[in-house]
Amino acid sequence: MNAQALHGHLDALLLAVLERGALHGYAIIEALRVRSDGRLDLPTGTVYPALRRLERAGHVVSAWSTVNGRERRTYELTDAGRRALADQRSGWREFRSTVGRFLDPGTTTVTAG
Amino acid sequence: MNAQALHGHLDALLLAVLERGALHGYAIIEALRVRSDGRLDLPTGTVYPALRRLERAGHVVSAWSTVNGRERRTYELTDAGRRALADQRSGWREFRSTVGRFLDPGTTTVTAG
DNA sequence: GGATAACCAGTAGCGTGTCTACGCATGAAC
DNA sequence: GTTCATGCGTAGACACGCTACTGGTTATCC
Repeated sequence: MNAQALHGHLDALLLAVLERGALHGYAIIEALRVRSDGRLDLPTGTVYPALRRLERAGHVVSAWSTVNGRERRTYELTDAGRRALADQRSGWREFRSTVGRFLDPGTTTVTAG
Repeated sequence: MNAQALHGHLDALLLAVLERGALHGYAIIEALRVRSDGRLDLPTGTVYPALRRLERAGHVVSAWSTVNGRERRTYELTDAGRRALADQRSGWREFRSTVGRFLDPGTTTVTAG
């Protein structure tokens, strides 16, 4: 599965990963891959711009740190980011149930009337 | 909720609506609105091009019919469309469970390690 | 020493898909 | 004759993720 399908849910995923603690971009990509059992393997060209977007929106803040002479930009959730994540979660639930009505069989109606 | 969030799932929704029987474009929009309790109210500029796409892909076929001097283009699922819908359904399930790992609380891990 | 891989950040340009905003037509209601 | 619901359709804008690239450090293998 690629992030194309995610479209509009990527930000929520990023926020959710950062909910457990601050991470740098590369580690975020790793976390998404590991926690999804390899299903989400997002290219840097997808994640880095998305993180910049989130920072512009005030949902995360970033700070540079140098580890073994390597520059790493670590991202952390803001309070606004936490609120945004909560919103995204309820949005996701609504989305999931709405689409599910049509794509998940035997949930509400169906039964071939 | 708008179709922006659907991005990539709209085709599946259209196919799912047509699964119950042939409909014309306007009626498809209605069906989506009714069956989603008003949550999906898609503009014609979204649906008509999507139907054309589906027809180009061979997932639906269309036929003109005249009702009360009004031209209506009725869409119907093809066999390939049914197979595509089945694929979309399993894709949706995978998508749903993958994203759910991050956005649905208490599903797999969590428990604040 | 040189090649290759894993680590780490970032941008430019493209493609896809949905949205906004139109145009055009019929029939019914007022 | 104006307005509304029905019905089809397109053009252009826009957002977002993808591909492909640049650039740098540390470690490993030959």
